[in-house]
Amino acid sequence: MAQADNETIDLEIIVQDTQEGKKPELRLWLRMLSTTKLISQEIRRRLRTEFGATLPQFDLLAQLYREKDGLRLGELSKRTMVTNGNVTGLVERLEGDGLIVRETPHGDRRVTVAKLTRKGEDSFSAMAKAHEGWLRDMMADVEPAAIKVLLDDMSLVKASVSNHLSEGESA
Amino acid sequence: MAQADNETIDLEIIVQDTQEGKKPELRLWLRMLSTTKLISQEIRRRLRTEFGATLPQFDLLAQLYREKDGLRLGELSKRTMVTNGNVTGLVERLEGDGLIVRETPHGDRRVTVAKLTRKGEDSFSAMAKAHEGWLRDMMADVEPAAIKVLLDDMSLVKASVSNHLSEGESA
DNA sequence: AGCTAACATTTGACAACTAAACTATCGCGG
DNA sequence: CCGCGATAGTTTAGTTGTCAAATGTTAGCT
Repeated sequence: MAQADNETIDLEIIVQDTQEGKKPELRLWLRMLSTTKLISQEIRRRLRTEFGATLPQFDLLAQLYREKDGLRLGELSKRTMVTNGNVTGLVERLEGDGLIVRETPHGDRRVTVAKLTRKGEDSFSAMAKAHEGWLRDMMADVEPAAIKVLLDDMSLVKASVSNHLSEGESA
Repeated sequence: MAQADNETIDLEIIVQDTQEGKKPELRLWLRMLSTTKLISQEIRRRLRTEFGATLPQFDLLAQLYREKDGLRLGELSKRTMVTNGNVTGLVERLEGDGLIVRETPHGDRRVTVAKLTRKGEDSFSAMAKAHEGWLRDMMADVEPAAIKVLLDDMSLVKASVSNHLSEGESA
């Protein structure tokens, strides 16, 4: 089939990853990136069509779901790895949808705490259940042993990267 | 001084990944996602401060660098996993910066081919060199053996995901 | 030729995202 | 108390990203 299809991103080659003589670190990065993009796009598409939600919204809700007392926006920013400014907009939209509420504690008027509403909890738990299933399906062909290895090795990568971020970090 | 800058994303906990009783597939996904975000942010920051470029621009240039004859926008879209509409804007900006040029072949006026300019080649090769070094640095603590394993297992994941995308895929 | 289906890219409306500037508070030392 | 420097969030400007619909173009059919 010489189909040119469009959508559906052709599975064959998708994205570079040109083996060539590149350094292993670079190849690993390209592979991680394309794999992650592929999964993200699929999850995004399903969240959108099945729940009318976006991935970052889902991520944010997930954090609040586990902290029934709510979280300050700064904390949400760190946990979701999203910048402060972005959290503001994200929270605004979710509040508009009635999934969360914002409130300022009495002690310190600088802070804003976001917390799930009843509706938010219900919505999220439905999404979470589906989400977990999608992941299992997508990784169905990967053996449990390989997943375990990946889990550990990925931690090594994350730790190494964390230790070599540009200046600053602090000690 | 006063840095604070940014902070730096605290290395300790960074992002969820709450081990808890979650399914391995889900944990792996969360870990891949946070690790990828971490690396992307670092590369983005460096590309910006050292070269005034963005990551998607770098990706796009990388594709053109290997195809001296240029690529059609649709092909670029597939390879970079970026939507068509987005490629249009990306190409416009890069053309504005003088790194690439757009031209329409005589045979078929529906298509637009983007190709690197001399300046684009020079810029990209400098960035690519630095980029490779950043990756090596970031992954410095990961043993070559682990990288090799990751490379292979990641392929398995990618293949599995590709085979289980929602409807449609080909046949 | 005239029609229509398939293609390639652009446009438009939004959400997400970053970095940097700005606003409002809090808290501590003088 | 007052002021000054941290903190917490919001705003602003601009890029990236998605999808869906619109524009042009080409090619096949009759």
